[in-house]
Amino acid sequence: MKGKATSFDIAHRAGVSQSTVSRALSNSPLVNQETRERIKKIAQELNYKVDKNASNLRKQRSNTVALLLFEDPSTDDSQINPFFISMLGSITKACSAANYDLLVSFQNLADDWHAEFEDTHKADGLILLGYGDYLDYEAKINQLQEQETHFVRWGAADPKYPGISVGSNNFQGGYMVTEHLISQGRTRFAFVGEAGIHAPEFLARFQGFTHALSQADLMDQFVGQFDAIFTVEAGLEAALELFAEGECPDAIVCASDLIALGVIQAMRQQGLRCPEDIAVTGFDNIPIAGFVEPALTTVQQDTKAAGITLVEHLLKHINNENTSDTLIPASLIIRDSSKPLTQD
Amino acid sequence: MKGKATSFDIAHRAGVSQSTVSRALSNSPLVNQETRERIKKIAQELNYKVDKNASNLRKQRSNTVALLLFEDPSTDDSQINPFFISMLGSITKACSAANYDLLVSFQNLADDWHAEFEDTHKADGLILLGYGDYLDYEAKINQLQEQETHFVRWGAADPKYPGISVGSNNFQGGYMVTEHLISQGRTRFAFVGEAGIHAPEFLARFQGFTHALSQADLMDQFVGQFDAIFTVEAGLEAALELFAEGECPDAIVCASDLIALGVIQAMRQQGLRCPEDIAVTGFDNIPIAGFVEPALTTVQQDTKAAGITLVEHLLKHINNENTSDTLIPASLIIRDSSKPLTQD
DNA sequence: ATAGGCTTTTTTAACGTTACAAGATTCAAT
DNA sequence: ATTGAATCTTGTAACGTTAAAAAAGCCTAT
Repeated sequence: MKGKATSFDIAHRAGVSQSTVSRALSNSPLVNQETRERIKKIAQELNYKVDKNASNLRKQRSNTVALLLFEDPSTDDSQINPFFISMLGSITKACSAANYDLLVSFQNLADDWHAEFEDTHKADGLILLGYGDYLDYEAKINQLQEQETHFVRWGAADPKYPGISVGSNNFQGGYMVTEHLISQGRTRFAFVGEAGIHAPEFLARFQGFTHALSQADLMDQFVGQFDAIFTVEAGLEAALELFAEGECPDAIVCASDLIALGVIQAMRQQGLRCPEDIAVTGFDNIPIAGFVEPALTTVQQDTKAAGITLVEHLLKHINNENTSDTLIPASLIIRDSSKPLTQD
Repeated sequence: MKGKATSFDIAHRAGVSQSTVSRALSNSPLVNQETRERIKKIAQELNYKVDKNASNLRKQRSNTVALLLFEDPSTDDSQINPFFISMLGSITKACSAANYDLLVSFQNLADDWHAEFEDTHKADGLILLGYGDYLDYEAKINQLQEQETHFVRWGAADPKYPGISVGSNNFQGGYMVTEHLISQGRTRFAFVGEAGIHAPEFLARFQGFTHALSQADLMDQFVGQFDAIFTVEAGLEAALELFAEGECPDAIVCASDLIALGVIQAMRQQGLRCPEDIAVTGFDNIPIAGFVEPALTTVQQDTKAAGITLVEHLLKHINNENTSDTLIPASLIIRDSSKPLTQD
């Protein structure tokens, strides 16, 4: 047997027509049980596999989903946001559970990804996974919608963008961790993390934070919000700035774990202890969070549910079923960095 | 215009045959410059994209590479080895630079991945990216080879497995970091990390380590090698075991950064300072390595070169050009955890 | 026996491309 | 004018599958 076996080869050996083979292998009820088994046996012997290109071409379906990762262009390969990775893992698994293949592509602004995948029939739909805002991509997202491309977007629902979105409930996460700190006796809060239009996730966390503060009547002791993007360096610098301003909080809520690590680093430089002097919390529960000193209290996004939901919604969309925007609840991981305030 | 435009639609509008359209768009020299331009213009107007399924079927080429990630089944999504992520990023980029798409799949033993991709013509070749040994997959790798599937394997060359391999020079990395510690005045070494058949990368690092020690005539002061898989917990436990044995080293070379973080954690529990009492080094340069206390001296694998090389070799293999196994040099990142021994 | 209704199979026609052989056209050289 | 080459274009045949229509068997009820 040279080359790969085709359905004709099987048909020939089984003494039936090629289309019977096709139907037998796709478990159509229109084929006799006995012949189906005979055909399947021969198919296995010949190590036959359906040619996806031919099949997809005929069916006009690829059973493939394309995952488009929008990364911050400034970061290098080793700096990919750990949260993305986790999402990548769960999306992969959700796809394979649904019997879909996954095409992965890191995108940047320049590419014409908005057409590349579904238009060429390489994929039946797209998952857009980006961090921060999608402002730069607004035009292209609109174009996707116009072209009737099937896609879901990771992030909070936003009237600015068309299409379905799935995201973590960052507001609730921010609220929850702040409430926890309040219950531990903290009263003078600061927030570190950019909280503007370019970082909608961080903004929602910040809004949850302030909501908890005002509910507890602690807004008058609010020290302030300090910008920081999602890196350790940024957290460190923002914290130094905070300390330079003089007014010292007893709790710092950070918009991400990496920022929190930077803040703790800065505290160490200033001779401040965590959690004795200042409690610090993160967001994301990155792998390292439990092993730093002190172990970091943080908010965990449910990436497993997120991946499953993204895929589920996309497939529904592909099949023209109705779906709606979804927010996935986050959960609190309590560790040492938020220990109760000691009395001195 | 309903549905997607086909090359026939363009041919019709341009008043030429469909095959001329195909050739015009693929920049064949057999088509007149003026008609080519006319055709291209119409194609753009109609937002035409070549149907990949039809194209691939005809060409018997998919211009797609499948990346198979073999993960440790015990780890959950958020625990994916950071090194893999980095590789994933660089492989994605290398693929897109070569104009190939990338299918990603997390595999485990049960799946019949060995046939799924190339046999179905979804991909032209496979990249096998696993950690540790491939023992469990030996039968399937052999089958790949028999089926004449195109693949490259990440890892050290190993006569046990057929096919091309690309890997980091772990021996050189282990040697280099140990030599550095020796030059800093350290003499009593320990190694933490499993160094057996199931962890060939770690084993090579360990062999580089012992090579450096014996070259410097320090083997008689070698404290010992302590098993640990690639997690923080494992590092912590191994270090506690080490300290329990009594004989205290002044330098601990770890097989990975996560292990090193565990070791430092254990030292802290024992009241030992790093680097004052014991220098500690890692391996991988994970994102956090520069920001822990103390900043970790480590060995960086060149993931960018690795991704490019993997893809390059695979594509050569696909095109029946010759390639050979390749080892990629690693580089030393010197930080605080390996500071010179202070005299007290 | 035979028409009608099952079940099963075959025939035929796409799906949208690319490759190859063959047919036009042009244009310079005889 | 006619040939020959060079340039450009077209028609046709795959690639391997699935889906629908058509046909063939076979059984049962008249």
